[in-house]
Amino acid sequence: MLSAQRKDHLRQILRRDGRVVAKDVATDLGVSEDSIRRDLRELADAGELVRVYGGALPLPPADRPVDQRATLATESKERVARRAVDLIRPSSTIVLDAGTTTLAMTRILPHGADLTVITPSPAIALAVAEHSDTRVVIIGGELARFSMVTSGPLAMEAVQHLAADLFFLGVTGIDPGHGLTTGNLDDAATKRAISARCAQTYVLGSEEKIGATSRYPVLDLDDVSGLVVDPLDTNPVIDALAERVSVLR
Amino acid sequence: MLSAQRKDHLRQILRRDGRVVAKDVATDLGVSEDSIRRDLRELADAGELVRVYGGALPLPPADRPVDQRATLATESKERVARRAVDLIRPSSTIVLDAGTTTLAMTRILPHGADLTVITPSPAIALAVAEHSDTRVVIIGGELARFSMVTSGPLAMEAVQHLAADLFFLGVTGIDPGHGLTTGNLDDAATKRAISARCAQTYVLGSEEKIGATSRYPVLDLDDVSGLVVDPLDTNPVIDALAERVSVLR
DNA sequence: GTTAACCGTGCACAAACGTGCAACTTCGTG
DNA sequence: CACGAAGTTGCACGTTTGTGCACGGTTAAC
Repeated sequence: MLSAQRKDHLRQILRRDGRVVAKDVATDLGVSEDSIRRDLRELADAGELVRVYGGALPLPPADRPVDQRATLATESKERVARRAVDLIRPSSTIVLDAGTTTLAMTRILPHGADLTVITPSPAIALAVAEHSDTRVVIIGGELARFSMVTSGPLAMEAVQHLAADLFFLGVTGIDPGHGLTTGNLDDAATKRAISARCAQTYVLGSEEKIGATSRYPVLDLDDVSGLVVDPLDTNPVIDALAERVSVLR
Repeated sequence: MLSAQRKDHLRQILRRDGRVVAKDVATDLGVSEDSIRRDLRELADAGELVRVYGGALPLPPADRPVDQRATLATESKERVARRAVDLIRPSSTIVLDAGTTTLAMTRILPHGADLTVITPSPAIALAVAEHSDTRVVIIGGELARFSMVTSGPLAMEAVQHLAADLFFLGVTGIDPGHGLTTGNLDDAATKRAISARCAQTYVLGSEEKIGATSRYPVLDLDDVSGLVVDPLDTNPVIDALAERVSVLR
């Protein structure tokens, strides 16, 4: 095992789990804890993580380089993204909707997992291609300025030809009474069409969406496989939602 | 065992395993570690991999050719872009290929001209949507990592359903003898298919392309409506090209 | 306040490194 | 065919780098 490779491995664990436990990694890789500690120290010196007792944690947002901060999701969204990525099985085909939470997901997609990512968002497509080694397929169609995703008749037709295992759906409103809603009629239709072509649909529920309602209905809560929320979100609305749909935190 | 053969072998191992351990390869091939180290050093100098203690690793994503090309357009490219935009009539539908020259075009597209821009490049799509008020249509399909445009069977099918007035074609080689060439087979096919669906095709000829030849032929010079070049480019090859195709400068 | 886990440091050893050099091959030239 | 120039290869050398272990100090948890 090359030292540089070990560091890559540490970076990956940090992205995936949000933390690194020195002892576990040492046992895992079959090297001494000393080596892992040394690696962690060097990565900390390079400003890639913060050293803590027992292992390491990601940089707090304030310490990150500015170019990263510009596109950075909130910590809540990152936790939702991490929980969502956990649902992805190797060799599967997933659809990523547009949005900051899905953008956060693109940064922590597993490498070498033989994934195919389908998306109606050019921004997501570029991010996935940059950060991982998955196949990327773009759903063609007219680009809606409101949401920057392809929609309309061309997109609807393209969607009819696809099939996927998982759909990570982004909406702007998640409410026990009004269900899942978004701000654009065409988008709502596209989201519905995609959901119909996927075995499972999970809704990404970062904190500001919970309890909110937008103009156009997308789906009912019963129509989706589950709702992924921030494990640290204590909003009581989540409990109300849990009576209607499976909630993952 | 020839040095070139050894290097091929190293490239292959790197692709397969994601790493190269100098010692293992040396034992495997029955040559000294010195030779392997020398090869690795040369490959690293050529920018094909990164040298690390004990062997070598693939290039980090940020160093790959696609990103290198995403740099700012030169002044020459901007002059070509300006000349190309002059060809666009109001209320028309145009196809923009990927590339730095077309990216420069997106910044100077006329406002309020009722244009529709079709593109296989997510980066171009985003740029157009950001800088102008045209309708934007993305050609769906699998995203080729080499060029960051959609290509393959899905894209080919999508192309069959479109029709446009103007196609601004980007290639990597424009040569009087070899015609128009590019570095990827799938891309070449997509470009050909798009050209067939457009009333006119113009090739964007920024200075470094003139007289260059890439691996895969796209079209003959007679197959396009014209070649747009930098008005300040005095390369004599342009005169040779002018005998075969209409040159706009 | 005790205890166990974790830490940094110093150290010894091994592995990998670059460099210079000599032996060898290849190829062109006289 | 002889010759030398240029390139390649393996070896020897001293140096640098990575690794694991032992030690004593520090931290967190009960």
